[in-house]
Amino acid sequence: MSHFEFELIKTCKQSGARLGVVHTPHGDIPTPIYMPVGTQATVKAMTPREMTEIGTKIMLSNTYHLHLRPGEDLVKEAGGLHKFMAWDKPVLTDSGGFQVFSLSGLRKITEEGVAFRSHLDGGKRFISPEKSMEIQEALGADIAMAFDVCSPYPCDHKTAEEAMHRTHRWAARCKKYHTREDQALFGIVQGAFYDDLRIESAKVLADMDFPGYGIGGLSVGEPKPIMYDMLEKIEPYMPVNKPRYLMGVGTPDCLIEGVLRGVDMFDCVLATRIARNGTVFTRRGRMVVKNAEFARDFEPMDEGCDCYACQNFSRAYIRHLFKAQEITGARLASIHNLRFLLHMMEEIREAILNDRLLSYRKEFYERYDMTKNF
RNA sequence: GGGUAGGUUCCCGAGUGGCCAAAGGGAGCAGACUGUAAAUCUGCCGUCACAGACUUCGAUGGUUCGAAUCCAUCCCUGCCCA
Repeated sequence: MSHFEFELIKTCKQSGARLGVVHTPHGDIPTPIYMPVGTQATVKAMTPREMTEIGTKIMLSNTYHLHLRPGEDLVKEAGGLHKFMAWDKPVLTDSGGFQVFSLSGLRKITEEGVAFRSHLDGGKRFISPEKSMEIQEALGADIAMAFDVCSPYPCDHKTAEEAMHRTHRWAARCKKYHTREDQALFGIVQGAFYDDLRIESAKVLADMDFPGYGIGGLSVGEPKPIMYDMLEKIEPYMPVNKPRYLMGVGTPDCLIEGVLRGVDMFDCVLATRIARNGTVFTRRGRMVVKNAEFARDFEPMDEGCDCYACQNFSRAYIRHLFKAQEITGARLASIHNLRFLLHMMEEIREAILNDRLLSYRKEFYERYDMTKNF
């Protein structure tokens, strides 16, 4: 099994964006990349076969959720996460740090770790940096994430600073406790929306020499320009030879803007979530395909898309499936939305290779209706 | 033909004198969704010049300050008996 390694292949002469490859024990990942999210060891509504078919290179899963159910012991007994979910390509597990944020009503943070109430049965749980490492090593993903503290938006400077410092201390504990050689551990930059904190966080973590870095605490409700600004602020302090993973981002425009600001990896639940709720990405902007206006529209969802859904089915048909609550509607929309982002990243890599990412961005915005965005 | 139960806003279905434009559900329409407590959640859902007004609860007429609710007649359904 090959070791984890990031290889920077080139930077776009027009934009400075990075093109690279992440080598992992389960295969190579071209970057920039979009990673579909399979929180509970499955991308909702999708099979691994379909994931491969649409061009997925790496999938996410989640420490907190798999810890609660079915439990990392069971996954380990099954032969590890890859085998359990029948996905032999790379996997990244999030640490549970985001659940500390999103399940804020059910937990209490101390220096030692986070006391949770399980959202499933209300039972008491405790996850520390060490525990997160233990769980993630048992799950056996190719990339594990440090257990961090994600602060909300807005957030006062003092609170953000405390969360950041705790994230740093926890990152050190994660690194110290993490042993699995065939699993890369990424640190996570925090610092909310303060230049000084973000820069400090980037520096501190860079000094800790992780094999890769998450950029956390963004896209938590702040305006996009603020997020872009944070990315620009930290970019000079991020190690050049390490992959940078902007956590939780995923609208079409954010992917482009992120890549232009030096991001190599993205993940986002948006694609699959809105798909299940009847909305799809298109080159012209968001389309709520379940809406009445598409009842007699027999065109594919997105003209020019090469996905199975667009190649075979009309908007009218997919709308019908949604109205009839047929599960295939959610599946086809999921296939499309994931393929849309994966395809877009393929185009972005191609554009970088050809030193024309700025041109690509211009072309994107020319046909993309920003009033139909996210 | 006799008896009996009923006819409520798109559908089902509450409501039996004022707090009723009328519960609840469904359907319909729209919105939200960015490291997934989400096949979820929220809003609208008689009409309009809409903090108000107007028209509705099978039809018509009546009682009453006031009716979807009471009375009379008629029309129409379901069930039972002939």
